[in-house]
Amino acid sequence: MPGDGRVARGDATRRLVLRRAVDVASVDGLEGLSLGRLATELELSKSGVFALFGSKEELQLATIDAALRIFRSHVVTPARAVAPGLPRLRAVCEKWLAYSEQRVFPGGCFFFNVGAEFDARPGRVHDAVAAAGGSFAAFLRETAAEAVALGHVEADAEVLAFELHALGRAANADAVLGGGTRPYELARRAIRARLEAAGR
Amino acid sequence: MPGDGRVARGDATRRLVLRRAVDVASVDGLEGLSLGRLATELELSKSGVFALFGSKEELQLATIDAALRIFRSHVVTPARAVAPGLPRLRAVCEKWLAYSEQRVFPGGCFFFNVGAEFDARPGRVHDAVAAAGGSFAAFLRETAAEAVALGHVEADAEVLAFELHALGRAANADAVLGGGTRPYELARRAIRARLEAAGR
DNA sequence: AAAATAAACGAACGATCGTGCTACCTTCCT
DNA sequence: AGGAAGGTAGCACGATCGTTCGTTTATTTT
Repeated sequence: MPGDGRVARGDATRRLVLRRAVDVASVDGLEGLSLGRLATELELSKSGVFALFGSKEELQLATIDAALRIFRSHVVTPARAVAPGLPRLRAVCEKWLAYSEQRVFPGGCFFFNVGAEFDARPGRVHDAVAAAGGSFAAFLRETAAEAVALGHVEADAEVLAFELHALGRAANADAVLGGGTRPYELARRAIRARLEAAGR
Repeated sequence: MPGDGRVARGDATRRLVLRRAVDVASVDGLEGLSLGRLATELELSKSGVFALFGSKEELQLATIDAALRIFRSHVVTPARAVAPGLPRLRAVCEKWLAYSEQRVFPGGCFFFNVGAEFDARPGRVHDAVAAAGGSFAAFLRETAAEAVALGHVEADAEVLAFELHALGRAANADAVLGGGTRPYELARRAIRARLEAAGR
């Protein structure tokens, strides 16, 4: 197999580390990430892991980026494959709830956790987290706006998107903290009622 | 002034430490709390602070307790003073939003942050955080149920309480992470619409 | 084949973490 | 008055943190 050389091996290790890093961070936060812990769990040397990223902050930023890719592949991309308007709006809500409920990240929604962790701290990590969260909120807003523009629902698109986002995050928070699937049921009922009431 | 002795001084120092601890924890989390940092900032000895609580976990539990008292005094107690039913339901929502918006804790809602921090970790701190969050959720549910029972609103009380709680927490999350007061405006609009639509 | 490049390691650094132990000093109790 | 008790400080411990440095190993290039 050609190309199985230095660069390929480096990228493979990087992916290995990042896959573990997103799982660890979803439970213990981006500060709970430690070079030594990652190295031990993956049976690598601490300095080797460090050299891959150059600093802890770079590791945190790379972890956010990796998590964003996973999030998109589970929520945004599947939703984009659905017809615009109300169908896509329903799809993004359902995909998001499934993404949280199935624990794509063991600690629940990655961005919910790290968003709460870095919300009040300045720095590049905060900015990256805010940008990631903001980009999904924007997608949700656009999707809602499309549904309104197509006449599928009647509502203020910005408020509607805010409500749907709020319900999903609350379900994630309650379910991860308290256990059980009841919060997802409540969220689904609320979302269904909200979209039926606004629909025609 | 009699009684200004050992016990009184100990309690005073304890309160001093805890007041700082809740502020620190609301920004940097309960793990970000460190004995050394508290001691330095308050110009106490690290071992002195340590001796006050006996362990870091006890400090974390005491911090949760202190934050809970502050939360209750800003949200639950004022809401209880309002007439049961829809008025009280409106009051608890508004008091909660004001509590977040006015940054009673510098990092926004204390329990939102530490809830996200400890949601997926086992232990006594997790249990205390879950209990605190659960008790407010129960209060909200009871308040909504009262409003339903009194005929002030027509809805499933459990779903309604879940929705209102979700809107408040989403406003807190978005505002602290992204800045600005727009999230609070969106939440207030959604809450008003939700309670008017259900009211008669 | 030799030189250059990059991944990964091992050891050590200074700092900080939570936690003990000891001593001092003030207050309380008898 | 004197001993007990509690708040507080000082010091040291083992562990872990992020980081730096020099070396080894394996691939790529010349």
